[in-house]
Amino acid sequence: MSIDTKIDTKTTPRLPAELVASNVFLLKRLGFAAKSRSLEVYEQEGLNPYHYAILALLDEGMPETQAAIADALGYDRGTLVGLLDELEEHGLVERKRDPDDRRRHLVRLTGDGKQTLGRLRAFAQRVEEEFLAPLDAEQRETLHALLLELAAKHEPRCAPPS
Amino acid sequence: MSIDTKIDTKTTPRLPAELVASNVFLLKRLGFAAKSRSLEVYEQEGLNPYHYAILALLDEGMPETQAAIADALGYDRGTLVGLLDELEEHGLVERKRDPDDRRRHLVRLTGDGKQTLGRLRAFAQRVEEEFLAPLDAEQRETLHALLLELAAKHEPRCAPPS
DNA sequence: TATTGTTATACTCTATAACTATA
DNA sequence: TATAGTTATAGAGTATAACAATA
Repeated sequence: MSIDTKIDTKTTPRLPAELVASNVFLLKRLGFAAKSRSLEVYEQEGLNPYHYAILALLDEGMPETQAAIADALGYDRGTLVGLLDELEEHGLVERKRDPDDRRRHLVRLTGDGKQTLGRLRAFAQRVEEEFLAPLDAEQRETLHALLLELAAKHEPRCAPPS
Repeated sequence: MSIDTKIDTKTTPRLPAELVASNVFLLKRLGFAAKSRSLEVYEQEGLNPYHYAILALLDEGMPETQAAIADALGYDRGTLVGLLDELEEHGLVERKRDPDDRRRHLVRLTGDGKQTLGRLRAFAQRVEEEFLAPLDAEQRETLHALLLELAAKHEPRCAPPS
């Protein structure tokens, strides 16, 4: 072993090669970094990525029940209550009883909610652009196709509507 | 809107299309799934992926100080204390005072530690194989190259020793 | 005065299970 | 009896800062 390599490894603390060689390890680290960066950005609106996911879901169709929202996004139902409370405080969603089944709440976007969703979409694009900056358009497509294949197995909610 | 599409979206709760279209979103979800699965598997040895990373680092070279370990792996120094306590209780590592600087602890693998590291490597390979099952060897290489490019920016510790 | 390892603290996240009101 | 939403609680995970020993 030469002195040079010794100095290199001393000055630049480096992760073990066997970890860097692992796709699973890199996915964990990058996923964590992505989450952390997303939280930071959405906080400008006093919101977080979970709020964004809820607004995006509501924007896709008709009012949903809380159970349907939780199932679609993979959230715990107890957690969802708090997230909806926050969205309601901001005036971004409304809850009203389902007249057909008074146990249920129907949740829908307000006008303010739709506007805020637009801003959150811009945030999402900014994070996407910033995080994927090292890759060109073709590489991003390749990555997306590979991640989708993995997600089909590990996140069935991502599967296309058969 | 046809009745058929309505039924589809009702029966299969699905994530909003704009989220599924996002690389950042998929990285977050897959990273979380990978972490969760890893924790599950390493628990068979009463350990976790953080322990594995420490053992792998120690196996690469000479004894390291706790600060060097924390910096290399990106762990908080306070957190590392607890992890090393656990490894020491299992008899997998030893701490001894650095005679040159009695503030420091030099940490090194024991024989048992080396053996256990071998088993953890097998676990890691099993998780890798299971998690990446949907991809063939070439796709895994492609994915790895792309993730490495992202990691160079977001996880500098992954960078090759220039 | 600064640094190493340690400890204590508090804050976040998550999971669970009770509780209510309706069915 | 079962379900939708709510609330409370405890557990793990993480970050912060105070602390003792040593430099």
